[in-house]
Amino acid sequence: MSQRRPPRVGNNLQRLRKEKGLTMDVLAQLSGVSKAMLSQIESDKVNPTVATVWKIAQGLAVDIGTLLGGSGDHPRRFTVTRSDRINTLDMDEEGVHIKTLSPLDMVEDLEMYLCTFTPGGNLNSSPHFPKTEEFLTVLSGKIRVTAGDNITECEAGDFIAYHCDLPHSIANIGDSDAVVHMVVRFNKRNLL
Amino acid sequence: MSQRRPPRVGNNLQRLRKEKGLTMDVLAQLSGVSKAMLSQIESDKVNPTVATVWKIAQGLAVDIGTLLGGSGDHPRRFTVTRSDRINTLDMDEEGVHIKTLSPLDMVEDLEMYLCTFTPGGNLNSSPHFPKTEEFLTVLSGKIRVTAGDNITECEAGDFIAYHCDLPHSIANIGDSDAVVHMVVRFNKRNLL
DNA sequence: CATTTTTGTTTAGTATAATGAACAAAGGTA
DNA sequence: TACCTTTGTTCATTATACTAAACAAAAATG
Repeated sequence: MSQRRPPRVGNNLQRLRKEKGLTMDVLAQLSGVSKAMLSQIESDKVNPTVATVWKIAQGLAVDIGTLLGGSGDHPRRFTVTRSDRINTLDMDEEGVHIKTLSPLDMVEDLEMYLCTFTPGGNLNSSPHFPKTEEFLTVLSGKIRVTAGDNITECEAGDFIAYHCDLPHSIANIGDSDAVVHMVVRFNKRNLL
Repeated sequence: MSQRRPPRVGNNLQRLRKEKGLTMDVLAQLSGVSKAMLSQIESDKVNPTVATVWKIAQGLAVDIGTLLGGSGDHPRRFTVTRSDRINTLDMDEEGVHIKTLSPLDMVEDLEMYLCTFTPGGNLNSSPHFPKTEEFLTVLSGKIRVTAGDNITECEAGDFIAYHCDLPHSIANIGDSDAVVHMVVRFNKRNLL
């Protein structure tokens, strides 16, 4: 999501530059940005252009978001969600039980589920936002995964990864319960 | 990782603005950037300042990286890794078997493992890079998770999330095998 | 110590980002 | 048609990002 205050490139730049043991002079050569500019940016005396920041990022061999977004310090998390406190969504008609492992507010672009399919159970999903990916680990049973034109049948221990901005579905094609661990990774850009 | 060419903000801006059904005038009010500037940026006639781009991102209620990085189209993936092709790492002395579900080159900042702990098995990890997080789903058995000062004991069905830029460990404290699904989410900034 | 080298800051000049206002072009309504 | 409204572009001016060169302050070398 979008940050609260305008990015302070200065601190990030200095940190990254020091981390890589670069002097302003060599970074100036590497990036094509004048040493003077680097100095002024690090001391937040100017309001650099995106082109300039991009060139610096190239010189540092980092993503441009690293220079802009990185806040330096961050809070640390340690949360436990007990089995009996985990939200369960029962879709009896489809023969699917979904446990939402990760609270929605936990990570902005990651969600995790534990899905149990009764024999014949089927989970159909509409297309998600562009670039969204799903990662499945089959824990038990036998399933068929469909995503767009692709289709595959998998058993316990198999791992499937696919982009899911097309209609996709998971079906239990065995004669016992199938359990699947599912990770959905959204693209931040599309969360509003 | 870092892009090849300097960001063309123009296309992204126009796309996002149209998507939200905004006119240049109202976006100018929302963002505090003049309508004229918006026009010039959209037609790539200028080289905007990060402060300006940030204000526009605020007005659009999107992340600044969305305006800069977004490439629009993307390739779609559908890969299956069969159980017998999955790499297994045996650490017999610690009593841990790790199956690397996600090939390393698959997602730049996500890794997934299936870990089996024999009774007494223990997995100690050095601190990862800042902001790295781990998400555990206990599939069977009873484990103790330690991260920095935090410690907890969990059983099948529980879910644990924690930042792991401090030393951390997972130990099987039950008398049967424990199986844990682990998701590690790195921070792009630190991948080089 | 004096002297050179290395690293970062400040200054002066130029290129250009950003603005408000005027302008143009396309609908909408009578 | 004429007339207004809405949306985007162009113009003239101001503010400032960016550069090269001069400067300062250490650190290294003799």
